[in-house]
Amino acid sequence: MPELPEVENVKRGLAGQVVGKTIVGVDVRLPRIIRTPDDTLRFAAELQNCTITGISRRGKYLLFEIPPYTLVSHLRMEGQYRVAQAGEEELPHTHVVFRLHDGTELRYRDVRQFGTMDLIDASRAFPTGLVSLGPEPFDESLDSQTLYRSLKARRAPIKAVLLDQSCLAGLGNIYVDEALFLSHIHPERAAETITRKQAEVLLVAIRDVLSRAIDAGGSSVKTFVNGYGRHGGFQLELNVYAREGQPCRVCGTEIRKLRVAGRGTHVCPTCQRQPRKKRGG
DNA sequence: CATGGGTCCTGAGTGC
DNA sequence: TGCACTCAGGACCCAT
Repeated sequence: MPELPEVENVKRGLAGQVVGKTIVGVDVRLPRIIRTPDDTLRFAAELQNCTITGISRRGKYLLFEIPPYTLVSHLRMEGQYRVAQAGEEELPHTHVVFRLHDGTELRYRDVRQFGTMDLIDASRAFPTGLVSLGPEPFDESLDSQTLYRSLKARRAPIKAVLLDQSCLAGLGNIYVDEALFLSHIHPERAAETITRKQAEVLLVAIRDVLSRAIDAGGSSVKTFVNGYGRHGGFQLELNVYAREGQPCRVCGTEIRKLRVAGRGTHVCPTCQRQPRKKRGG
């Protein structure tokens, strides 16, 4: 599942392959992927003869700069981009194809069909998820005091709050579990009970795990590949995620899996002390 | 407003 | 072997 490190790697991989190229045609095979505009024929028509001038990332969103538009793309669970020669056989589940002037194609495929694309210009509102996004984890103006105050306002489990993109942008199930492990914080801890010191440790851990994952090319637990179709390597360095039943790399205790905020959640019961149960629990 | 549960979707895994 | 069933989860929608 592409989170910030995976999307960052997709961005870097695609940048060298499609920036500077002009779109000569767009084929939309699965209209549900295109959220904006409603009319997918218009989506294709408006992009025709536009040039991709840059690619950036905000949280888990990929932003293609295609003046006068921005194409906002979210990979959700299993969205993938590939660049191929026109005529080269397509992989299954290819839903959107951008034909480029040099005979290559930018192809979007997505087994689960959860991914979305919004074509935005000055006259259209940005997709809600993008406007309500919290700060980037590596934003220099983000300090632990800001994170502390955000957490203090929420009674939900810390895991649920960290998954909430309006609190902090870019974390998903893998890196939330990993950051909480590194911080010795149990995922069921109510966010409001996190101390200033713990918020400081947590922010360091979030930045540490994300930057190492970016450097390793992201995590390919199931299906992730970057813009060149290559797997990442960070799955080998995970401490808790997808390691149920295996020994903790720090203390040897068996990693356990539980459900928090409706998500599979991995903890070391020794390194991450459980919060005190409520009365009657 | 904050919170939590249901929903979208397909393939992999499980049990009989 | 085959079939029914469960599970995986990011963001959105909706009820409380």
